[in-house]
Amino acid sequence: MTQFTHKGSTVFDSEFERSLFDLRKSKLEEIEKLGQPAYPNQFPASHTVPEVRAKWGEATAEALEASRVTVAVAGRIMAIRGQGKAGFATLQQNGERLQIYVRLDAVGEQDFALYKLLDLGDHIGVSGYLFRTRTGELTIHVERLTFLAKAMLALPEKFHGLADVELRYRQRYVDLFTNLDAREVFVKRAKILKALRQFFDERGYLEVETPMMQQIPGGAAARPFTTHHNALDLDLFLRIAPELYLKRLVVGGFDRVYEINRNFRNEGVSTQHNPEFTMLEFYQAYANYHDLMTLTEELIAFVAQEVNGTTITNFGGVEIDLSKWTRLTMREAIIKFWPAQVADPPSWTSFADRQEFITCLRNALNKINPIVDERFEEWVRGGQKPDKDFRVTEHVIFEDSDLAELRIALAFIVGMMEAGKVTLGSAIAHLFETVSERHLIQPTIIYEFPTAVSPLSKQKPDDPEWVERFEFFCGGFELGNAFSELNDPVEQHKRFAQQLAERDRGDDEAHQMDEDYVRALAYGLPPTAGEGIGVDRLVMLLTGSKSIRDVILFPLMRPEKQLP
RNA sequence: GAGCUCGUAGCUCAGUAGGUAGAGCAACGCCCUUUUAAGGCGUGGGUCCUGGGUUCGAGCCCCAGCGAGCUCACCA
Repeated sequence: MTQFTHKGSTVFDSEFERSLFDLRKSKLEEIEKLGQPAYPNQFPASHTVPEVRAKWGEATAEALEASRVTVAVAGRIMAIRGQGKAGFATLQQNGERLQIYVRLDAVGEQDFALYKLLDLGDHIGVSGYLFRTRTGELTIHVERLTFLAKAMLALPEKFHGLADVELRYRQRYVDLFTNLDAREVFVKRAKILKALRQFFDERGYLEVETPMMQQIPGGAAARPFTTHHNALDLDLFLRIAPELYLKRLVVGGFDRVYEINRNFRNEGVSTQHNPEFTMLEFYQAYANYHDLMTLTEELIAFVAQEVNGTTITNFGGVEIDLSKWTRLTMREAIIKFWPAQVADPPSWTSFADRQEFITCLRNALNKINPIVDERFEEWVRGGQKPDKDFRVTEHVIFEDSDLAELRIALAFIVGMMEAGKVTLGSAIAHLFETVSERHLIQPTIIYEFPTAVSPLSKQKPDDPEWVERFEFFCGGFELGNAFSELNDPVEQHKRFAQQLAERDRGDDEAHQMDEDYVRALAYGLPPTAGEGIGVDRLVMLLTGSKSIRDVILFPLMRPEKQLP
């Protein structure tokens, strides 16, 4: 404890805090002199604050006076108001508040001396009887006061709470008891997890846990984190997805499995990405992607109803009805959201012909801006990413920034294709993301994906260039991804080999070869459909949180200070 | 990784035209036995994110760095 007060300690931010800490320590000594331990180890409460509110929240002053209800309650002091030889304080417990009234002639000299030594943030226990004040507030008329623990640091400003976003994330423990809205998000998050489990448990799915440390990080296109096992002298990767293990379990005879756990992807952070995030994945034998579309619609509506009591959620000022879904193929979605007033969309046949697709996009580029720009052309030919000057210039030229974005994206796609750096399939997927994704505010299922970007999905029987896969979107971002699982070991081996070729071309997120997974398939995977849902994003949607960091208790932050 | 914005007391925020820093809450002392963003009187509290530069003089202007938010990129 003495270490705390040394200068240079990381605990204190200032001289103010250090002196406050010392002051609180001397108050603790005073409290001990009153016969109360500084750090007692229990308090026998008769009710929690929420229980008191639930039971007597509506009781009238007369009823309380007649029955003289006695309670013992513990909580943290969130407001304290002296009143000479009496005083009020507000206790908070489990996110709810209850006022207490302490007066000298009711508690006696000793307990009143204790009351005077209390500070904001302290934990206390009280016993007494319920009554209503003149203004009608339910209050405990305290008869005995028990000290429980001291706050040695100053609480944030009581009216605004902790407002600094950075501090809220870094010191979530303060955020949670000062901003009850923040607390509510995480209570709701727990309810969402519970509802998800209920949904799958009721349908005969088995909850399982598969390795987070993997030797071959597979099941998604992402860069992994690396780690090392000392005793085995083995490099390992934190998983980017549980997918390949869950399908091994289906091979093993668990027809319906689900896992809710963390994935780790070594990528940037944004309002929709945190390097570690929670993923729900589930697999169902004897089903295909159409079955999962229906299941997904039921699941999302069910969870919303369980958690919010309604399927309507408000996100970014827009009302989203999670019971009303639209289904579009990827190709339909590109054409639907294409700015047709400016240029013709890609023709249907161009989706199957690389050269025709390039020609279509070239034509569109020329219509969007017929002015020849040397730098632009050079850039298109090179298939390079835009530099900042270029982007800024584009924004000046185009009044409509969406069009400017579209032009850049088209140029990038055309450039990459002409340079032979990208397949037709991934160009189409890229075009979809550029043109359509931001418009998918209301619940939408996008199905039929290019085979080239779906190394683990089963092809459409009548068209091997496309797979039985869908993603679903709400609020303008992707929530989940599902497909009929590829269960032909020969085809799977071929796809992995193609991914290896992509890797050789410089795509370090292309899938790696997993021989054991192919072997598992060789034992026979029944026809199976599987799906992954980003739980954090689902929580965002159902709590109206615009940033993923608002639904993750301790989001990743850069270190605040240089560590010695 | 890029652009924009922000960083002032423990917290929430002002800070004019470049003239050496303020309020409320919190803290400390006193008064107050039904208050509730209690109130009244008084007191203390600052590396103005860090380091340079311009200037007679910088919280303010310039450069670099650190941290954060948003947007984009990466990425589902």
